[in-house]
Amino acid sequence: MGDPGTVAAPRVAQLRPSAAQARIISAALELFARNGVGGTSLQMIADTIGVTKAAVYHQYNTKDEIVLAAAEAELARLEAVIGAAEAEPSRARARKTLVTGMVDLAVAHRRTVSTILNDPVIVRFFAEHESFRHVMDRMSRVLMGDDIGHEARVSTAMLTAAISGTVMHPLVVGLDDETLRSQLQRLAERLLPAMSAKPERSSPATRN
Amino acid sequence: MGDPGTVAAPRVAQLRPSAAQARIISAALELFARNGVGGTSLQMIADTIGVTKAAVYHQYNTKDEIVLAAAEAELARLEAVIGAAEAEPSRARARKTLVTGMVDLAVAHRRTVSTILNDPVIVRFFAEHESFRHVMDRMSRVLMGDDIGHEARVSTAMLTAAISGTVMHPLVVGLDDETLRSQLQRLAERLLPAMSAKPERSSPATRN
DNA sequence: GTCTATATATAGATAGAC
DNA sequence: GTCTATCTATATATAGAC
Repeated sequence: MGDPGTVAAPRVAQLRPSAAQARIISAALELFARNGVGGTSLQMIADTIGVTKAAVYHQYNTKDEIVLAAAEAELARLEAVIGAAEAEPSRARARKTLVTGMVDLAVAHRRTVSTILNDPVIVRFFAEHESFRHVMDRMSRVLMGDDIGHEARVSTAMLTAAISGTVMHPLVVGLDDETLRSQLQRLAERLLPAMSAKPERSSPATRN
Repeated sequence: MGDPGTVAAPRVAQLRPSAAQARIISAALELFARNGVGGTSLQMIADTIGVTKAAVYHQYNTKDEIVLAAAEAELARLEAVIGAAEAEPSRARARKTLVTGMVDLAVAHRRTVSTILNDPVIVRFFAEHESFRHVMDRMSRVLMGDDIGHEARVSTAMLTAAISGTVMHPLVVGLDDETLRSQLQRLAERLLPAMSAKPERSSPATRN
């Protein structure tokens, strides 16, 4: 992991949003979570922050750009957690750091995280834009290592789906954050793929 | 479980759809999965099945009715699985039957299941309509028993979120159904809440 | 059960003043 | 950075003929 040569992780967001843009993104995220991306209009976003549609269009030229910016804002948080995990000295610690960070993130943003990750429009963005896929690849690598077998794939997919999906499940809406976080983390660790027998080594891993 | 006195489980669907209605529901489910409920118009549904909007409105008076019917159609499948699980003689077998059935269902309908269960519009329907909540309550009871503690709630929420969310995860799109099913079932069992110490009730048991 | 035609509202998006 | 005003397309929904 560590790879001390690497300094700055490639960022998803091109430019950090201005104050006006940040308000749009914040309103959009909340509305997307409540109505879905397709069910959210620019008029709704404008009304939420108390301006007209034209003011919103001054910040973003299309609705797609808003969706993209909102997805980037959410993913930036995940990217930071991944970066911290990659900096850990061992695979085991990297995985634990990542899972803890993902759980914390999901619990702290219960409404948005799950819907954003599952909305079909955003899922399409994820598939189309390389920068998104790159973040997901880094996450998978921390969790799975170089193991790309069936077992590792399914358990990684299940781990991410479980964390993001649980936090807004009707059964847990009444739970306080701390209880949810501790239970979620304990259970998430049960899903971790078995670590490949490969020993921790400092030499470059066998890559293909 | 069993409760031999109970004969017919209360159904979610009021009337079973006609042939024309079934085509609408089928097209709607596919479009909902691809575009979200809010991003799907009646025109899209009409185009998909090759009729005009007016023909669709002849079957359902509003878009909400279509959403409701589509959600009912999906939930009816889950209800059948729950019914089979409830008929099992022991809790352990009931749980295993339910998990197996849920996994089979999710894998067989990879696209629809996840999106339908996570779409914010449908989630709202679930919260508002008692018939939907009743099905979810039955599912929870089979999985958790009478234990409604934090641990059981989180693990149940996680189990359902994990199953439905994994099947359309980018990491598993390339996996064949049989591999996905076996891995998913194996991992799902790791999430099952610990069984409460309450003994197996010896009484009614064996059903038809 | 399906069609044409239409009513009304709102969607995404742009022009130009302040 | 925000506004009013407007364009075009499409949304949900209805009326009535076949």
